Amino acid sequence: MTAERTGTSAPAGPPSTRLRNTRQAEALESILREADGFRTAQDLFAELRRRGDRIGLTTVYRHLATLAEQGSADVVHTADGESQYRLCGVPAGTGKPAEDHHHHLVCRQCGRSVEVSGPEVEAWAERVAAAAGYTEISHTLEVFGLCPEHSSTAG
Amino acid sequence: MTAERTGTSAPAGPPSTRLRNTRQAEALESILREADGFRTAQDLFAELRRRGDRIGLTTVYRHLATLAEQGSADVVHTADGESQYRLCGVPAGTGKPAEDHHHHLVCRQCGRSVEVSGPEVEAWAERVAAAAGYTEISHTLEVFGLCPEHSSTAG
DNA sequence: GTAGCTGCAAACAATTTGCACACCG
DNA sequence: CGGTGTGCAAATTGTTTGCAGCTAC
Repeated sequence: MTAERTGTSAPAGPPSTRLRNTRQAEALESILREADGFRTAQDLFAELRRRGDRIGLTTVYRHLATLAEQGSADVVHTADGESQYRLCGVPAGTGKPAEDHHHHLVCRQCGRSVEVSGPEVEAWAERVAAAAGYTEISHTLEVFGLCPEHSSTAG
Repeated sequence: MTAERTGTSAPAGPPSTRLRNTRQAEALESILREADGFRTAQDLFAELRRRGDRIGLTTVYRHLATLAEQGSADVVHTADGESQYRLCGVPAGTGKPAEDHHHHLVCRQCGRSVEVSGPEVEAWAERVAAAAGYTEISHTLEVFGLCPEHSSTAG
């Protein structure tokens, strides 16, 4: 599974995403923090370049993959098949990062997202799976909608 | 670059799978019926060819898109980003196709799937969305696991 | 000084599209 | 005979990989 917890007590240090602390890696994490919601790798890359950061698309993809692999970032796939990333763990690391399985409510317009946890959904998935005799259940749930600011209240 | 969608002139016709009854269309539907679970377009295409049917990849994609568009087929996206298709509605069309929103429990091994409906999940999605002030909610839920035949009960 | 990090460009795979022709009706 | 479904191959697009140089440590 993905519940890898090596450190007992999280030090107040920076996230060891990679062995070396490079400017590119920091720039990427920085922009990921600024982003309110999910962004595509291409989008992140473009914005990084716009900010004047010298970084390559390859590096963006590589860091994104690393972040996702270690659970520091969430990945959702749009209907287009594009991968959208977003920092997931708690940056300040005061307590515990998102160790729990949760999902996201993503705005179709701005990509702004809200983390939501649905224990009942998990339970439901387990139940229907068990009813069908399926084991080793995993699920992907993505909720899309329009955030308050982009909701067209006036018809 | 940007996703420019120019094809907006879609003739609003009746829910016909295809205008003409061609051998290729029948072959595709036939193999879709045989398939117990979700299959990728490439896979479907390969099997069609294996059976001796003369059909092009393009045609497979086109029919799959049509079927999905009219709701006769379901589409799920694997983590790889590949699109998997499966006949969803009632083939003979005697009653009514799956007009209701439902999800699938797909086997990781054989792709065999079971249709499941989770009214509570729908309700949950609506609720958390409303709580966050989101509107026009839509969601994608895919449950993966191992079917009874592929479950490794004996460790 | 080394080794991991970076980045350009080519490789890659899935999917779409243009265009000419065959086939359905 | 007409229109459109078909199919090949090229174009597109998002992502990965090879390799040579740079940089952090």
